[in-house]
Amino acid sequence: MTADRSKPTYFPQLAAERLDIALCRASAAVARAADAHAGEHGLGVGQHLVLKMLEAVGPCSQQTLSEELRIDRTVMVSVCDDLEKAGHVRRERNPRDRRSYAVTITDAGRRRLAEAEASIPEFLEDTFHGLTSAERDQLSALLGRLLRLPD
Amino acid sequence: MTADRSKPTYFPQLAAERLDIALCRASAAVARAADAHAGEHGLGVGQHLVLKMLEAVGPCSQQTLSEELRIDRTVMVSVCDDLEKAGHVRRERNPRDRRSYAVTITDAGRRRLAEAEASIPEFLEDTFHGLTSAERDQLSALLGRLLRLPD
DNA sequence: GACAAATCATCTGCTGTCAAACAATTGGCG
DNA sequence: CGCCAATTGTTTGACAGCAGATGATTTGTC
Repeated sequence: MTADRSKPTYFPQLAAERLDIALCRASAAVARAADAHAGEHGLGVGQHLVLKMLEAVGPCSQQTLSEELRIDRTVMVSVCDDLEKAGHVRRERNPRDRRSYAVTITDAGRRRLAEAEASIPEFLEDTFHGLTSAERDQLSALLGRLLRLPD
Repeated sequence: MTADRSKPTYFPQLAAERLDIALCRASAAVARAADAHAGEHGLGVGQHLVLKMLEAVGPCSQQTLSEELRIDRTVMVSVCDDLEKAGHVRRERNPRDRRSYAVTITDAGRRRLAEAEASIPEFLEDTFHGLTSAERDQLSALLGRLLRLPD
C-alpha cells in the first residue's frame, strides 16, 4: 500500500479504463466552453454552423443542413427560425421540390458570420491550449477515423 | 473514377477545421452507442459507473461520487434512487457527518456490476473498432491531457 | 454557547435534445 | 390516370442536464 492521499481521485483511473467515458467528459467540457463563447457573441453554435455551411456550399434544404452538420432535423427548424427572424437567412421554396426550402444566406448573414468566424481561432486556442499543435492534428485525425471520414 | 461527386459532403471539411465540433459529434455517436448498450443490459451508464466506483473505493457520499464521475449532483440523486430501489446500494447516514450519506454497494449490486462489466470489453471493441489498439491508447492519452489529468 | 458561513442532499424550473406523429408534396408503378 | 410509399418540414411530448433555491447539518469565529 502506498501513502495516503489527501485527495484520492478515481476519475483518472476510470478515464484510462473507459475510453468512451473519457471522450464524453472531454466533449462535455468543450461543448460547455463553446456554448459560453457562442452566448457571449449572441450567435448560437448551430446558427453559426448553418451560416458557415451555407456560405461554403450555397443554398441548401434543411434536410441537407441537418445531415451534414449532424444536427437533428427537428432542432434545425428552430435554428433556421431564429436565423430567419434575425434576417441572416431567407427561406425560399424550392420550385423543383416544393416540400423543401432553399435556405439562403443574406448579406447581413454573411457579415454576421464573418464576425463570428473572427473569434473562432482564439476560442480554439483557449479551449485546446492543453495540447500542442501536433497533438491537435493527431486528435483531429483520430476523431476523423472514429467518425469514419475519408482522409 | 476521379470526379464522381454524386454526394458532396461538407462534414469532413467542417470536422477538419473545427476540432471542437469533431469531438462533440464523435462523443454523441459514442454516447448513443453506450446508452443503447446500457439499455439492453438494463443498467444505465450512470448506475454502472456508481457501482464500479463504489466497489473500487468503498462507501462514498453522493457528493464524492458526483465529483469523481463528473455527474451533476442533482442527477446523482435519481441515479442513487434507482440503484437503491433495485437493491444494488444502501444509503446509510454517515454518523460523522449526518448531512451526507455513505452510499454502500450490496452483494446484489456486486453481482449486477460483475455482469455489466463482463459486457464492456466487447462494447468497447465494437464502438472503437475503427481504431487500432495503438490509436486507442493515443486517443486516451490526448483526452487525458485535454482533461488535465495527471499522467 | 451563539451565530454566520459553508456543505450535503434534494426539489423546482428552464433549456436543449430526440422520438413519434402529422400534413404537404413527390416519385414509383400498376 | 390512381394509388401507395418515401421525403420534407413541422409540432408535440418525453426526458436528460443544469442553475438556483431550500432544509438539515456541520464548521468556524467571536
